[in-house]
Formats: sequence, structure tokens, C-alpha cells
Amino acid sequence: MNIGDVAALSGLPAKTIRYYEDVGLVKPLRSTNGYRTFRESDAHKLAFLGRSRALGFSIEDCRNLIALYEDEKRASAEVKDIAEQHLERIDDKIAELKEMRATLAHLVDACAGDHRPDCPILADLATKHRGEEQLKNTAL
Amino acid sequence: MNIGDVAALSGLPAKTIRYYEDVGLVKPLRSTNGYRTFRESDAHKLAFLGRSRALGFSIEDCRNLIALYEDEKRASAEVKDIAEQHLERIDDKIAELKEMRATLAHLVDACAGDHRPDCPILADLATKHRGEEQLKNTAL
DNA sequence: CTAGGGCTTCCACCAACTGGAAGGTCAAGC
DNA sequence: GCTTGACCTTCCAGTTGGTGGAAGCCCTAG
Repeated sequence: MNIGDVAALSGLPAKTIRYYEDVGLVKPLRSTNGYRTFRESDAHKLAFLGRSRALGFSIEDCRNLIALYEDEKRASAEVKDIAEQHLERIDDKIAELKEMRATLAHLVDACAGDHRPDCPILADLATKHRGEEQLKNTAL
Repeated sequence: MNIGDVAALSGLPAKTIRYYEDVGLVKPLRSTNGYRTFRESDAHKLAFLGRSRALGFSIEDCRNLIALYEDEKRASAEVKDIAEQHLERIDDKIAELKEMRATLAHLVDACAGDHRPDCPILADLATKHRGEEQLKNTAL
């Protein structure tokens, strides 16, 4: 299989597949004309990668997940550990975004959004907030 | 004020402030020794930037927000428009993360996480999913 | 034999910083 | 007067995960 074929099969752009080879995630063979030659196992691995990335796993996580996938003697605990850490990162991110969203939605709501210059959004951004007092004479 | 002073006041790292100068967000003066000299207005602008970035606005958004902030004849509608677009991006991101989270949480739940190799997480990643059929003979 | 599509490499770019090296400046203390 | 240490300067490289594009083979159909 050439790169175009695995691209179609895995749904990944050819560019991305070359990048994955660059970072050592796949190691396709080369035919005499220099073209990459992908085995079934490579195609399979690329599909695995596509799904892992779609779940937001980092490239490094993917590397570890694939290593575990290929290790028949793995402990599922190791996989679960990676997934749980990722879950935690996702939760943190969601929490952060929700807080932004709340603040922003509140401001948008308060803004007339007309021809006049008065704007609570800008007013808020221009104002020092609680907890934002800079640490000056905090020593002592 | 030197960079360390505005850094302390704004809560931004000096490196970041230099970067903001690089991209044209602040234009501090220079004293004879080559040090950046920040006016009150620069410090104020940096604080504004810090808060905007904390709400997740991009640098480009910040550039526009500051321009509007400094334009006495702005229409609040322009500000609101930027904020609403950003709100939408945040909502999209939250939705995406929530979907990842749901899938992942489900998989983590199903995984024993012990010494045995059997792992529903890996099994799922290795399996083709609905809607993932690649477009082969889709033409016609 | 030529046109096209597919393949190759390499380089540059995106966001928004961050780290580090090499070196100039300044105020305090001896 | 000199040293020490905290600041400051610039510049270069790295981060994450690709993406876009140029220049140039390769291969097949007409």
C-alpha cells in the first residue's frame, strides 16, 4: 500500500502520516522507487492513532498506548492510568473553559451592543479584579 | 518603570511583556541605557491584556479589543461581536471536550485496571467505529 | 511522448509563549 | 575602586501537532 491508500483507509492526511513516521510512530518499508510501503499492520496502527488522537491523547500518550497495545504481557492498569490522567486533564480544561464561559456570558449579556461606546465588557477588562492585587509588600 | 515593575504590577512574566512588544501590543519607551521604560498607560494596557488573555481571547482579539478600548467613538456592538464569537468558540470547545470525556470515562470505567492484559480501552482504540468507514466507492 | 496524478524531500509557518546563553548596567557593600 | 548580584538586553531554539508549498522524481494512460 502506498501512502494515499493508507490515508484513505485511516482517514488521516498523507502529510500527517509522514509526520507520524518522522516522530517514529510508524515505520513503513520503502519500495525500490523510494515510495513508502505500508503493511496491514501499519494501516491498523494508523487507524489506532487516528482514534487515539480523536480522543485527545497526546502524541506521547499514543506512543505509550501503542507500545502497550503491542505488549501481550501488559497490565491493563498501565493503560487505565494513562487514560485516567488524560481524563483529568480534560476535566481541568472543561472547568477552565466553563469559568471563562460564565464570565464572558455575563459580560456579553450586560453589553447593549449598539452604536454607543459604553461597554461593560471593556470596562471589566480595564478594571482590576479581586485577587488580582499584585504582591507588593507581601514580604514580612 | 522598568520591565520588572510592570511585570509585578500586571502579573505577566517579563518574557511575555517583551513578546507583546514584539507583536506590537505595547510600545514602551527606551531609556538611554537601552532599558524599556513603561508609562502608567503601558502598565494599564498590560493589565488589560492579562485579563483578556485570561478570558481566552487570542492575541489578535486582544489587538482589536485594545483598539476599541482606545477609540472613544467605538460602537459597543463591535466589542460585543468579538466577545460573542469567542463565546461560541468556547462553547464548541467545551462540547468537543465533553464528548471526549464521555467516551473516555466510559472506557476507563470498563477497564479493570489490574495486572491482566485484557483492556477494553485498547480494544476500543483498535476497533473501527460506526461512521468511520472510509469513503471508497462513494463516487457514483 | 506527454500530461496527470501520486510520490519524494525540505523548508517555512501557525499560537503564544518559554528557556537559556552571552553579555551590558546599576546600586550596595567592603 | 572593585566586586557581587540583581536586573536588564538581544538572539536563538524549542514547545504541540501538524499544514502549505516548492522543486523534483515516478508511473501510467492516451
